[in-house]
Amino acid sequence: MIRQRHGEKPAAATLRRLCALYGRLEDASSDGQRRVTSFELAADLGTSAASVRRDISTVGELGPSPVGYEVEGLKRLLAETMGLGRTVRVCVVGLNWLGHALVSGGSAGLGGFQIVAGFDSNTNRLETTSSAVPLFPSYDMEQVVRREAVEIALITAVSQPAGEILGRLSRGGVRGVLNMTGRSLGPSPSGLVCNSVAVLDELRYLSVMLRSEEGQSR
Amino acid sequence: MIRQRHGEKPAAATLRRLCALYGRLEDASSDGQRRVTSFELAADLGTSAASVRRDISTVGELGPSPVGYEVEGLKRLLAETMGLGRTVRVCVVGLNWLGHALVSGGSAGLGGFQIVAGFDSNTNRLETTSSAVPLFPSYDMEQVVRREAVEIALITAVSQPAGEILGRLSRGGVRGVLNMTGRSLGPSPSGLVCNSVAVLDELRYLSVMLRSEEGQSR
DNA sequence: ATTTGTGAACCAATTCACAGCG
DNA sequence: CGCTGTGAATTGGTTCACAAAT
Repeated sequence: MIRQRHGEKPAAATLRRLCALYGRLEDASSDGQRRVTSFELAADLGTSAASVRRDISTVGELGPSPVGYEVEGLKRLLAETMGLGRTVRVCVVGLNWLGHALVSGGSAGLGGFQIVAGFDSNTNRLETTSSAVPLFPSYDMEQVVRREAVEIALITAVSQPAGEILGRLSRGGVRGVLNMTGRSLGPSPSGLVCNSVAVLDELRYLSVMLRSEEGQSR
Repeated sequence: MIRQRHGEKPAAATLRRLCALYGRLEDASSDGQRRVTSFELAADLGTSAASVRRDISTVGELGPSPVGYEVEGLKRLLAETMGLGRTVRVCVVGLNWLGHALVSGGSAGLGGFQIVAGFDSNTNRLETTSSAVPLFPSYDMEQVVRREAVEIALITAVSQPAGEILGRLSRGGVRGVLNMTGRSLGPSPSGLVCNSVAVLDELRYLSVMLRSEEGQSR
Protein backbone atom coordinates (compact mmCIF):
# COMPACT_ATOMS: atom_id res chain seq x y z
CA MET A 1 0.00 0.00 0.00
CA ILE A 2 2.72 2.42 -0.93
CA ARG A 3 1.59 5.11 -3.30
CA GLN A 4 4.49 7.03 -4.75
CA ARG A 5 4.02 10.75 -4.94
CA HIS A 6 3.70 13.81 -7.15
CA GLY A 7 6.85 15.10 -8.82
CA GLU A 8 7.28 18.15 -6.57
CA LYS A 9 10.70 17.67 -5.07
CA PRO A 10 10.76 18.05 -1.29
CA ALA A 11 12.31 21.23 0.11
CA ALA A 12 15.74 21.20 1.71
CA ALA A 13 14.55 21.58 5.28
CA THR A 14 12.09 18.76 4.79
CA LEU A 15 14.74 16.43 3.42
CA ARG A 16 16.91 17.09 6.41
CA ARG A 17 14.11 16.19 8.79
CA LEU A 18 13.23 13.10 6.80
CA CYS A 19 16.78 11.87 7.29
CA ALA A 20 16.40 12.23 11.05
CA LEU A 21 13.04 10.53 10.78
CA TYR A 22 14.59 7.63 8.93
CA GLY A 23 17.12 7.21 11.71
CA ARG A 24 14.35 7.20 14.29
CA LEU A 25 12.54 4.51 12.30
CA GLU A 26 15.63 2.31 12.24
CA ASP A 27 15.76 2.56 16.00
CA ALA A 28 12.07 1.82 16.36
CA SER A 29 12.47 -1.11 14.02
CA SER A 30 15.33 -2.66 15.95
CA ASP A 31 13.41 -2.08 19.16
CA GLY A 32 10.70 -4.28 17.66
CA GLN A 33 8.14 -1.48 17.48
CA ARG A 34 5.37 -2.18 14.95
CA ARG A 35 3.51 1.08 14.59
CA VAL A 36 4.20 4.68 15.41
CA THR A 37 2.06 7.83 15.37
CA SER A 38 3.01 11.25 14.11
CA PHE A 39 2.78 12.43 17.71
CA GLU A 40 5.35 10.00 19.00
CA LEU A 41 7.68 10.80 16.14
CA ALA A 42 7.25 14.51 16.73
CA ALA A 43 8.13 14.16 20.41
CA ASP A 44 11.25 12.17 19.58
CA LEU A 45 12.41 14.51 16.87
CA GLY A 46 11.52 17.74 18.60
CA THR A 47 8.97 18.97 16.06
CA SER A 48 5.21 19.17 15.78
CA ALA A 49 3.02 16.29 14.69
CA ALA A 50 1.66 18.41 11.87
CA SER A 51 5.15 18.94 10.58
CA VAL A 52 5.92 15.24 10.65
CA ARG A 53 2.79 14.42 8.69
CA ARG A 54 3.44 17.19 6.20
CA ASP A 55 7.00 15.99 5.66
CA ILE A 56 5.93 12.42 5.09
CA SER A 57 3.19 13.49 2.73
CA THR A 58 5.73 15.16 0.42
CA VAL A 59 7.19 11.80 -0.35
CA GLY A 60 4.26 9.43 -0.48
CA GLU A 61 1.35 8.28 1.53
CA LEU A 62 0.46 5.08 3.29
CA GLY A 63 -3.27 5.48 3.49
CA PRO A 64 -4.96 7.22 6.39
CA SER A 65 -5.73 4.97 9.28
CA PRO A 66 -6.54 5.65 12.91
CA VAL A 67 -3.62 3.55 13.96
CA GLY A 68 -0.46 5.43 12.96
CA TYR A 69 2.26 4.52 10.53
CA GLU A 70 3.49 1.00 10.06
CA VAL A 71 7.21 1.24 10.92
CA GLU A 72 8.65 -1.10 8.30
CA GLY A 73 6.45 0.25 5.54
CA LEU A 74 7.37 3.86 6.22
CA LYS A 75 11.03 3.01 6.53
CA ARG A 76 10.97 1.24 3.19
CA LEU A 77 9.16 4.15 1.57
CA LEU A 78 11.78 6.62 2.75
CA ALA A 79 14.62 4.31 1.78
CA GLU A 80 13.27 4.04 -1.75
CA THR A 81 12.41 7.64 -2.44
CA MET A 82 15.57 9.04 -0.87
CA GLY A 83 18.01 6.33 -1.94
CA LEU A 84 18.82 5.48 1.67
CA GLY A 85 19.37 2.02 3.07
CA ARG A 86 22.22 0.94 0.83
CA THR A 87 25.80 0.83 2.13
CA VAL A 88 27.94 3.91 1.43
CA ARG A 89 31.73 3.74 1.46
CA VAL A 90 33.43 6.61 3.29
CA CYS A 91 36.94 7.61 4.29
CA VAL A 92 38.38 9.68 7.13
CA VAL A 93 40.79 12.51 6.42
CA GLY A 94 42.96 13.69 9.31
CA LEU A 95 43.78 11.52 12.29
CA ASN A 96 43.52 13.94 15.17
CA TRP A 97 41.48 12.92 18.23
CA LEU A 98 38.26 12.76 16.27
CA GLY A 99 39.67 11.04 13.22
CA HIS A 100 41.50 8.63 15.44
CA ALA A 101 38.31 7.79 17.30
CA LEU A 102 36.47 7.20 14.04
CA VAL A 103 39.01 4.83 12.50
CA SER A 104 39.66 2.94 15.71
CA GLY A 105 35.97 2.47 16.32
CA GLY A 106 35.62 1.02 12.84
CA SER A 107 32.19 1.70 11.41
CA ALA A 108 30.37 0.83 14.63
CA GLY A 109 27.44 3.14 15.19
CA LEU A 110 27.69 4.62 11.71
CA GLY A 111 24.64 2.88 10.34
CA GLY A 112 25.00 2.05 6.68
CA PHE A 113 28.18 4.11 6.32
CA GLN A 114 31.29 2.00 6.13
CA ILE A 115 34.74 3.45 6.80
CA VAL A 116 37.19 1.92 4.33
CA ALA A 117 40.29 4.10 4.71
CA GLY A 118 41.97 6.76 6.81
CA PHE A 119 44.45 9.44 5.74
CA ASP A 120 46.98 11.72 7.35
CA SER A 121 49.89 13.69 5.99
CA ASN A 122 51.97 13.00 9.10
CA THR A 123 53.48 9.58 8.36
CA ASN A 124 54.55 9.11 11.96
CA ARG A 125 50.98 9.21 13.01
CA LEU A 126 50.05 6.52 10.50
CA GLU A 127 52.29 4.09 12.36
CA THR A 128 51.43 5.03 15.92
CA THR A 129 47.66 5.02 15.35
CA SER A 130 45.72 1.89 16.15
CA SER A 131 43.03 1.43 13.55
CA ALA A 132 40.34 -0.97 12.43
CA VAL A 133 40.75 0.20 8.83
CA PRO A 134 43.83 0.62 6.60
CA LEU A 135 45.64 3.96 6.84
CA PHE A 136 47.46 5.82 4.07
CA PRO A 137 49.60 8.92 3.64
CA SER A 138 47.75 11.87 2.15
CA TYR A 139 49.70 11.87 -1.09
CA ASP A 140 48.11 8.52 -1.98
CA MET A 141 44.64 9.88 -1.44
CA GLU A 142 43.51 10.21 -5.03
CA GLN A 143 44.48 6.67 -5.97
CA VAL A 144 43.20 5.02 -2.82
CA VAL A 145 39.77 6.64 -2.86
CA ARG A 146 39.40 5.70 -6.51
CA ARG A 147 40.45 2.10 -5.89
CA GLU A 148 38.19 1.81 -2.85
CA ALA A 149 35.25 3.53 -4.56
CA VAL A 150 34.83 6.05 -1.74
CA GLU A 151 31.73 8.20 -2.13
CA ILE A 152 31.97 10.50 0.88
CA ALA A 153 34.89 11.84 2.91
CA LEU A 154 34.74 12.79 6.57
CA ILE A 155 37.26 15.56 7.07
CA THR A 156 38.36 15.96 10.67
CA ALA A 157 41.52 17.98 10.17
CA VAL A 158 43.53 19.57 7.40
CA SER A 159 47.15 20.63 7.45
CA GLN A 160 47.50 23.91 5.56
CA PRO A 161 45.94 23.91 2.07
CA ALA A 162 42.37 22.61 2.20
CA GLY A 163 41.86 23.18 -1.51
CA GLU A 164 44.60 20.70 -2.26
CA ILE A 165 42.84 17.98 -0.24
CA LEU A 166 39.47 18.71 -1.83
CA GLY A 167 41.06 18.52 -5.25
CA ARG A 168 42.55 15.10 -4.61
CA LEU A 169 39.28 13.76 -3.28
CA SER A 170 37.31 15.14 -6.18
CA ARG A 171 39.73 13.81 -8.79
CA GLY A 172 39.61 10.44 -7.04
CA GLY A 173 35.86 10.29 -7.57
CA VAL A 174 34.58 11.38 -4.16
CA ARG A 175 31.34 13.36 -4.52
CA GLY A 176 30.49 14.47 -1.00
CA VAL A 177 32.39 15.88 1.94
CA LEU A 178 31.39 16.27 5.57
CA ASN A 179 33.50 18.98 7.11
CA MET A 180 33.97 18.34 10.83
CA THR A 181 36.93 20.65 11.31
CA GLY A 182 34.89 23.61 12.51
CA ARG A 183 36.75 25.80 10.05
CA SER A 184 35.93 26.79 6.50
CA LEU A 185 37.51 24.63 3.81
CA GLY A 186 37.30 27.35 1.20
CA PRO A 187 35.62 26.93 -2.19
CA SER A 188 34.81 23.38 -3.32
CA PRO A 189 35.77 22.06 -6.73
CA SER A 190 32.63 21.81 -8.84
CA GLY A 191 30.96 18.44 -8.52
CA LEU A 192 31.89 18.14 -4.87
CA VAL A 193 29.06 18.73 -2.40
CA CYS A 194 30.22 19.98 0.97
CA ASN A 195 28.32 20.00 4.27
CA SER A 196 29.53 20.71 7.73
CA VAL A 197 28.80 19.77 11.29
CA ALA A 198 30.28 22.07 13.92
CA VAL A 199 30.07 20.89 17.49
CA LEU A 200 31.61 24.08 18.72
CA ASP A 201 28.98 26.25 17.04
CA GLU A 202 26.30 24.07 18.54
CA LEU A 203 27.79 24.55 22.00
CA ARG A 204 27.88 28.28 21.48
CA TYR A 205 24.26 28.29 20.37
CA LEU A 206 23.31 26.29 23.44
CA SER A 207 25.13 28.70 25.69
CA VAL A 208 23.40 31.76 24.22
CA MET A 209 20.04 30.06 24.62
CA LEU A 210 20.82 29.50 28.28
CA ARG A 211 21.85 33.12 28.75
CA SER A 212 18.69 34.40 27.12
CA GLU A 213 16.31 32.38 29.27
CA GLU A 214 18.06 33.38 32.46
CA GLY A 215 15.19 35.24 34.05
CA GLN A 216 11.83 33.95 32.88
CA SER A 217 9.53 31.05 33.67
CA ARG A 218 9.90 28.96 30.54
CA MET B 1 32.07 53.00 17.81
CA ILE B 2 29.78 50.26 18.96
CA ARG B 3 26.18 51.26 19.00
CA GLN B 4 24.02 48.75 20.81
CA ARG B 5 20.76 47.91 19.17
CA HIS B 6 16.96 47.95 19.34
CA GLY B 7 15.30 45.56 21.76
CA GLU B 8 13.95 43.23 19.05
CA LYS B 9 15.45 39.89 19.96
CA PRO B 10 17.14 38.10 17.03
CA ALA B 11 15.35 35.13 15.50
CA ALA B 12 16.52 31.59 16.15
CA ALA B 13 18.01 31.00 12.71
CA THR B 14 19.90 34.25 12.95
CA LEU B 15 21.35 33.41 16.36
CA ARG B 16 22.58 30.09 15.05
CA ARG B 17 24.36 31.78 12.15
CA LEU B 18 25.81 34.43 14.45
CA CYS B 19 27.42 31.67 16.50
CA ALA B 20 29.10 30.32 13.40
CA LEU B 21 30.10 33.84 12.49
CA TYR B 22 31.67 34.31 15.90
CA GLY B 23 33.75 31.20 15.37
CA ARG B 24 34.90 32.48 12.02
CA LEU B 25 35.93 35.74 13.63
CA GLU B 26 38.00 33.96 16.25
CA ASP B 27 39.84 32.20 13.45
CA ALA B 28 40.34 35.42 11.53
CA SER B 29 41.55 37.08 14.69
CA SER B 30 44.15 34.42 15.45
CA ASP B 31 45.23 34.52 11.80
CA GLY B 32 46.01 38.17 12.39
CA GLN B 33 43.36 39.43 9.98
CA ARG B 34 42.36 43.05 10.64
CA ARG B 35 39.28 43.63 8.57
CA VAL B 36 36.74 41.45 6.85
CA THR B 37 33.88 42.17 4.43
CA SER B 38 30.40 40.69 4.44
CA PHE B 39 31.34 39.00 1.16
CA GLU B 40 34.30 37.15 2.59
CA LEU B 41 32.30 36.07 5.60
CA ALA B 42 29.46 34.89 3.38
CA ALA B 43 31.80 32.76 1.29
CA ASP B 44 33.31 31.17 4.38
CA LEU B 45 29.99 30.48 6.03
CA GLY B 46 28.14 29.38 2.93
CA THR B 47 25.51 32.13 2.92
CA SER B 48 24.86 35.35 1.06
CA ALA B 49 26.50 38.66 1.89
CA ALA B 50 23.07 40.22 2.37
CA SER B 51 22.24 37.63 4.95
CA VAL B 52 25.45 38.25 6.85
CA ARG B 53 24.80 41.97 6.95
CA ARG B 54 21.20 41.48 8.01
CA ASP B 55 22.25 39.12 10.79
CA ILE B 56 24.85 41.51 12.11
CA SER B 57 22.46 44.42 11.95
CA THR B 58 20.03 42.66 14.31
CA VAL B 59 22.57 42.93 17.05
CA GLY B 60 24.22 46.28 16.55
CA GLU B 61 26.02 48.31 13.99
CA LEU B 62 29.58 49.46 13.56
CA GLY B 63 29.02 52.36 11.24
CA PRO B 64 28.95 51.95 7.47
CA SER B 65 32.32 52.19 5.84
CA PRO B 66 33.66 51.13 2.50
CA VAL B 67 36.23 48.99 4.20
CA GLY B 68 34.40 46.10 5.86
CA TYR B 69 34.09 45.13 9.50
CA GLU B 70 36.90 45.52 11.95
CA VAL B 71 37.48 41.96 13.17
CA GLU B 72 38.15 42.65 16.84
CA GLY B 73 35.33 45.14 17.14
CA LEU B 74 32.77 42.83 15.63
CA LYS B 75 33.95 39.92 17.70
CA ARG B 76 33.62 41.96 20.85
CA LEU B 77 30.17 43.16 19.87
CA LEU B 78 28.96 39.60 19.36
CA ALA B 79 30.60 38.42 22.57
CA GLU B 80 28.83 41.10 24.54
CA THR B 81 25.37 40.85 23.10
CA MET B 82 25.30 37.05 23.04
CA GLY B 83 27.20 36.40 26.26
CA LEU B 84 29.93 34.53 24.40
CA GLY B 85 33.64 34.72 25.09
CA ARG B 86 33.58 33.67 28.71
CA THR B 87 34.70 30.17 29.75
CA VAL B 88 31.93 27.58 30.12
CA ARG B 89 32.40 24.46 32.22
CA VAL B 90 31.13 21.26 30.61
CA CYS B 91 31.15 17.55 31.35
CA VAL B 92 31.08 14.42 29.19
CA VAL B 93 28.55 11.68 29.85
CA GLY B 94 29.30 8.25 28.41
CA LEU B 95 32.81 7.09 27.59
CA ASN B 96 32.32 5.26 24.31
CA TRP B 97 34.65 6.04 21.39
CA LEU B 98 33.43 9.62 21.16
CA GLY B 99 33.34 10.32 24.88
CA HIS B 100 36.73 8.74 25.25
CA ALA B 101 38.15 10.92 22.51
CA LEU B 102 36.72 14.03 24.14
CA VAL B 103 38.10 13.40 27.61
CA SER B 104 41.46 12.18 26.41
CA GLY B 105 41.87 15.19 24.15
CA GLY B 106 41.17 17.45 27.11
CA SER B 107 39.54 20.67 26.03
CA ALA B 108 41.83 21.17 23.05
CA GLY B 109 39.94 22.56 20.10
CA LEU B 110 36.84 23.26 22.15
CA GLY B 111 37.27 27.01 22.22
CA GLY B 112 36.03 28.51 25.45
CA PHE B 113 34.40 25.28 26.59
CA GLN B 114 36.34 23.52 29.28
CA ILE B 115 35.80 19.84 30.05
CA VAL B 116 35.97 19.36 33.81
CA ALA B 117 34.62 15.82 34.31
CA GLY B 118 33.68 12.58 32.58
CA PHE B 119 31.07 10.01 33.60
CA ASP B 120 30.26 6.41 32.83
CA SER B 121 28.13 3.84 34.61
CA ASN B 122 30.57 1.07 33.75
CA THR B 123 33.15 1.32 36.52
CA ASN B 124 35.59 -0.91 34.66
CA ARG B 125 35.75 1.60 31.92
CA LEU B 126 36.58 4.37 34.35
CA GLU B 127 39.80 2.60 35.22
CA THR B 128 40.85 1.52 31.75
CA THR B 129 40.22 4.92 30.14
CA SER B 130 43.11 7.32 29.80
CA SER B 131 41.86 10.80 30.43
CA ALA B 132 43.03 14.37 30.78
CA VAL B 133 40.15 15.11 33.15
CA PRO B 134 38.87 13.32 36.28
CA LEU B 135 36.35 10.52 35.71
CA PHE B 136 33.47 9.50 37.96
CA PRO B 137 30.83 6.79 38.14
CA SER B 138 27.39 7.90 37.00
CA TYR B 139 25.81 7.61 40.43
CA ASP B 140 28.01 10.50 41.61
CA MET B 141 26.86 12.70 38.78
CA GLU B 142 24.55 15.00 40.68
CA GLN B 143 27.08 15.85 43.35
CA VAL B 144 30.05 16.20 41.02
CA VAL B 145 28.36 18.50 38.52
CA ARG B 146 27.16 20.68 41.40
CA ARG B 147 30.58 20.81 42.99
CA GLU B 148 32.28 21.52 39.66
CA ALA B 149 29.66 24.09 38.61
CA VAL B 150 29.04 22.38 35.28
CA GLU B 151 26.74 24.37 33.00
CA ILE B 152 26.45 22.09 29.97
CA ALA B 153 26.69 18.32 29.50
CA LEU B 154 27.84 16.59 26.34
CA ILE B 155 26.02 13.28 26.21
CA THR B 156 27.72 10.73 23.98
CA ALA B 157 26.04 7.57 25.23
CA VAL B 158 23.40 6.47 27.69
CA SER B 159 22.85 3.05 29.17
CA GLN B 160 19.10 2.39 29.44
CA PRO B 161 17.13 5.16 31.14
CA ALA B 162 17.97 8.54 29.61
CA GLY B 163 15.43 10.30 31.80
CA GLU B 164 17.36 9.21 34.87
CA ILE B 165 20.55 10.80 33.57
CA LEU B 166 18.79 14.02 32.60
CA GLY B 167 17.24 14.17 36.04
CA ARG B 168 20.59 13.88 37.79
CA LEU B 169 22.14 16.54 35.59
CA SER B 170 19.25 18.91 36.09
CA ARG B 171 19.18 18.45 39.86
CA GLY B 172 22.92 19.02 39.91
CA GLY B 173 22.42 22.44 38.34
CA VAL B 174 23.23 21.69 34.70
CA ARG B 175 21.09 23.86 32.40
CA GLY B 176 21.98 22.68 28.89
CA VAL B 177 22.56 19.37 27.19
CA LEU B 178 24.10 18.57 23.83
CA ASN B 179 22.87 15.19 22.72
CA MET B 180 25.45 13.48 20.52
CA THR B 181 24.03 9.98 20.81
CA GLY B 182 22.04 10.12 17.60
CA ARG B 183 19.03 8.83 19.50
CA SER B 184 16.23 10.63 21.24
CA LEU B 185 16.71 11.21 24.96
CA GLY B 186 13.01 11.50 25.64
CA PRO B 187 11.38 14.45 27.40
CA SER B 188 13.67 16.86 29.24
CA PRO B 189 13.02 17.95 32.81
CA SER B 190 11.82 21.55 32.78
CA GLY B 191 14.66 24.01 33.00
CA LEU B 192 16.96 21.82 30.96
CA VAL B 193 17.54 22.96 27.38
CA CYS B 194 18.43 20.14 25.04
CA ASN B 195 20.03 20.37 21.58
CA SER B 196 21.41 17.64 19.41
CA VAL B 197 24.05 17.11 16.79
CA ALA B 198 23.69 13.96 14.72
CA VAL B 199 26.59 13.07 12.47
CA LEU B 200 24.71 10.13 11.07
CA ASP B 201 21.75 12.25 9.98
CA GLU B 202 24.15 14.64 8.35
CA LEU B 203 25.74 11.80 6.42
CA ARG B 204 22.34 10.62 5.30
CA TYR B 205 21.42 14.08 4.13
CA LEU B 206 24.65 14.33 2.21
CA SER B 207 24.01 11.01 0.55
CA VAL B 208 20.51 11.99 -0.58
CA MET B 209 21.84 15.24 -1.99
CA LEU B 210 24.35 13.27 -4.01
CA ARG B 211 21.68 10.94 -5.31
CA SER B 212 19.44 13.81 -6.36
CA GLU B 213 22.07 15.62 -8.39
CA GLU B 214 23.12 12.47 -10.18
CA GLY B 215 22.09 13.52 -13.66
CA GLN B 216 22.23 17.28 -14.10
CA SER B 217 24.87 19.89 -14.83
CA ARG B 218 25.09 21.64 -11.50
C1' DA C 1 34.65 52.80 -6.17
C1' DT C 2 33.06 49.88 -2.45
C1' DT C 3 30.67 48.33 1.15
C1' DT C 4 27.38 48.82 4.81
C1' DG C 5 22.40 48.97 6.61
C1' DT C 6 17.69 48.43 5.57
C1' DG C 7 12.84 49.13 3.67
C1' DA C 8 10.13 46.43 0.70
C1' DA C 9 9.15 42.41 -1.93
C1' DC C 10 9.60 37.89 -2.22
C1' DC C 11 9.77 33.04 -1.12
C1' DA C 12 9.75 29.19 2.26
C1' DA C 13 8.14 26.75 5.95
C1' DT C 14 5.19 25.94 9.91
C1' DT C 15 0.92 25.80 12.10
C1' DC C 16 -4.13 25.70 12.09
C1' DA C 17 -8.16 23.49 11.48
C1' DC C 18 -10.90 20.25 9.61
C1' DA C 19 -12.57 16.67 6.15
C1' DG C 20 -12.17 11.77 5.65
C1' DC C 21 -11.43 7.35 7.17
C1' DG C 22 -11.21 3.04 9.79
C1' DC D 1 -13.18 8.30 18.78
C1' DG D 2 -8.18 8.92 17.18
C1' DC D 3 -5.26 9.62 13.57
C1' DT D 4 -3.85 10.92 8.91
C1' DG D 5 -3.57 14.13 4.86
C1' DT D 6 -4.03 18.72 3.27
C1' DG D 7 -6.05 23.42 1.81
C1' DA D 8 -5.71 27.92 3.90
C1' DA D 9 -3.66 31.19 6.93
C1' DT D 10 0.21 32.64 9.21
C1' DT D 11 4.59 33.20 10.59
C1' DG D 12 9.44 33.38 9.58
C1' DG D 13 13.40 34.04 6.64
C1' DT D 14 15.89 35.53 2.55
C1' DT D 15 16.87 38.29 -1.27
C1' DC D 16 16.57 42.67 -3.90
C1' DA D 17 17.88 47.01 -4.63
C1' DC D 18 19.33 51.33 -3.28
C1' DA D 19 20.45 55.39 -0.12
C1' DA D 20 24.23 56.77 2.81
C1' DA D 21 28.98 56.97 3.93
C1' DT D 22 33.68 57.37 3.15
